[in-house]
Amino acid sequence: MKISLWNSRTGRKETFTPLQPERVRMYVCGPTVYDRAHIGNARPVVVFDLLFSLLRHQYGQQQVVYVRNITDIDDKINARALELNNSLGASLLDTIRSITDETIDWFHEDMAALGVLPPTHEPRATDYVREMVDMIGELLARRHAYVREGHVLFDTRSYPEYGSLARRSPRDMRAGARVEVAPYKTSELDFVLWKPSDDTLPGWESPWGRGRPGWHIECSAMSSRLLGTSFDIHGGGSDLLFPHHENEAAQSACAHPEAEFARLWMHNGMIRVNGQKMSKSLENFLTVRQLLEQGIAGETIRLVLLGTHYRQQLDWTDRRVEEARSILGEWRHITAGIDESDRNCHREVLEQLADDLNTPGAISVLHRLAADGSAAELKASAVFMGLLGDDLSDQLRKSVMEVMRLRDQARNQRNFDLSDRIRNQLGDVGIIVRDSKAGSRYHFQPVGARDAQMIAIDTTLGELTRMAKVGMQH
RNA sequence: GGCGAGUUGGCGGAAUGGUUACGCAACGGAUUGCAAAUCCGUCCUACACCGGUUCGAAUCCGGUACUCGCCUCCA
Repeated sequence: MKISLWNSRTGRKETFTPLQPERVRMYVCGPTVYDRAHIGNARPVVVFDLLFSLLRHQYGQQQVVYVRNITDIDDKINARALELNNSLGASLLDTIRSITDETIDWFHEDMAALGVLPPTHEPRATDYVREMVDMIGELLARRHAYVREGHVLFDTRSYPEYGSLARRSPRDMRAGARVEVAPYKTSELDFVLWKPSDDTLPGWESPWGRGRPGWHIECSAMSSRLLGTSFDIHGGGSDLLFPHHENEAAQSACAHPEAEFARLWMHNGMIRVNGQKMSKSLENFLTVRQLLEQGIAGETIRLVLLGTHYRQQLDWTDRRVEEARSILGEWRHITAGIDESDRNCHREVLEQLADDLNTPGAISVLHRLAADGSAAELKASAVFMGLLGDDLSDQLRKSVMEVMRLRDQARNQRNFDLSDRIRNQLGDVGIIVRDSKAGSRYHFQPVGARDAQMIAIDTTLGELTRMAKVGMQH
């Protein structure tokens, strides 16, 4: 199967061919860990998770190396640590470590709820400072960087290709720049590779004094260490194209002139909320955790994210969430009790995904499988896309069957008051019961965070069993 | 100001020259202990606007309007 992907560097859809036939290498910019992940952070994670699955399907489970970094050196993290430290009195680095450790745990929890698989490597910037220092040294030696007032800056004028990734010329960019230019920069486009840290900030020793790396060098150092100086795909949000990715590409090209760095660049579109840009001031910043706590299932969030092509801007609305929930409910109903383990993802679904990750197209194939009653194929394909994965444990399933049996008795006795209460309460915790002449059936539908739902189901089943037994005696 | 993306039925959203995609919602009817589902029907021949190419255009070309993103260490 041919895989085509849109390359933002060339502005064209290209047939994907890995540099090494048996080893596909992908790097995606991961989160800066200072707060809960919002749906904008989640989008690239979900999109490239799906691409990861597709590539592994095509090239082999062990043949794809996927690196998604964690930025744990950042001034926002420092600011939060300083704030906390004033009340705790702990050492700054310890505080930073505990903040970032906790935030990383949150991130993993939230992404797992969205059905995201772990990447092959998840490097933390703090573990690669040595590599960054080496790379900065290399750039200085090759005269692509200069030292000024304790800072090391990349000299954009030393690299004529600067701007080629984002396809814009340095001259045009100056016209409307809103940036206040630091006085030590030779050119306003130059950017920091290393900056000095005072005693209130985390720092590492370097030939240029105690300091910390700039953001862009983090990704360059981690990717070249884990993937090599040339690799296949580099992904991230479209807002990173300039300056972050442009700078990464420039640094890497100048430090390793023999290599080509990333061959294919992919950028996902931004998320808006009810037609507005997400921002703290508008109070429309939606975190994955908030949505889960509102009872929106992870797979519902995932389906909303995949319902729009990844390059397109996506407007997050309650209506779309409701639509996704409704679709998943139907698919859950169709696939209840179906064992799909001997099936693979449907060929046409794969073909849609292979066409620059056409997820809306793939979803429409899923709809057709649902309409045709191909339950096992629907489930296998949905699972491939990270949907319909979670199910009840065998133990809970048994308890549900017992309650369903008691409810049948109640219905046979025309005790509709009792049977309706059971149906409603089960429905509240995500066990959806439908009655027909052929008998009653149920299906499981995830609601919010899985752990909380499982506890709620367990409790409700216990209550209903007691209630049914008592109710039946009268 | 520069660069880029986009504008498809009530909503979401595919489809790069030639069959009413598809989904969700809403409304009416059938069915049902009730709910949901199901079935039939309706909104539904939709593609921002103007012009061109073509036997034929949502799709190609030219222009216009509008929306959005980036040019700030934002996913």
